[in-house]
Amino acid sequence: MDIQLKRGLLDVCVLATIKNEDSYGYQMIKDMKPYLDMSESTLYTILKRLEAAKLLTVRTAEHGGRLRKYYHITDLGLSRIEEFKSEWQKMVSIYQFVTKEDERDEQG
Amino acid sequence: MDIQLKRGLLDVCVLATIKNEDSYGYQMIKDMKPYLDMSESTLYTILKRLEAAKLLTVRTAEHGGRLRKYYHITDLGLSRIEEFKSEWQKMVSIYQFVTKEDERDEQG
DNA sequence: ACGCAATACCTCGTGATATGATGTATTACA
DNA sequence: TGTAATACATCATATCACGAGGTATTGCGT
Repeated sequence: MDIQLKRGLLDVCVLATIKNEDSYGYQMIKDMKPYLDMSESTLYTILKRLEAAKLLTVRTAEHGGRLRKYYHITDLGLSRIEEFKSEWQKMVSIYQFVTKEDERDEQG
Repeated sequence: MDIQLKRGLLDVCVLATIKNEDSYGYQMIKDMKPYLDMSESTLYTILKRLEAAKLLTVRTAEHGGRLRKYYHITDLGLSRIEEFKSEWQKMVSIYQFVTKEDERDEQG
């Protein structure tokens, strides 16, 4: 998928992944894979940024002798998703502008 | 509109603007305005990039004593728009992933 | 004649950010 | 014993949108 197109979805996709249940980096990558392929370095960078912006909080937990950092979405994070939903309408209108056929001699 | 979300649309929106008729920078900004607000520095940067990538060609013409650079979309440019159309499907599926409600106790 | 808006182009520096390369450390399994 | 999987992290690099600022002309009001 085109990198530029991806950019607008990365943050919000990460937030959506933990919307219903807290999760950790390694798992999130697997969950997003069918929709959006994200490298580890990209995800951890994003998680840092979202945490700094208070869109999510983090807690560390041990699991099978291994460290895991569980991320939890905040109210601010949830409202960020809502913002995305309303911006989507603009996206759709731009999509229509881009795919609009020339009216002169097209039929459909 | 969110900058990151915008990024994926800028190039393709510029191409769409000249799809049916050649145009020049100053006019293109006005045409895109209702859909996407783009600054002059952004547009001229993009036009240079699209020309280098052979997605459009340019010809200079005088109009009322003023110089204008008219841009014309190439076949490669048209196929770039077609690419965008197919990538849009992926966008929609990600949108659905992001806006999907928790199935536990929602009714919609 | 003068000033200002509009037209029409351009460059440069900056900040944001996605990603590959690379590193650390543990567990699971063949 | 070694390799894959799990799980985190940093750094350098490349791309790119955009504000600030610049040049030059036309058009219009006063």
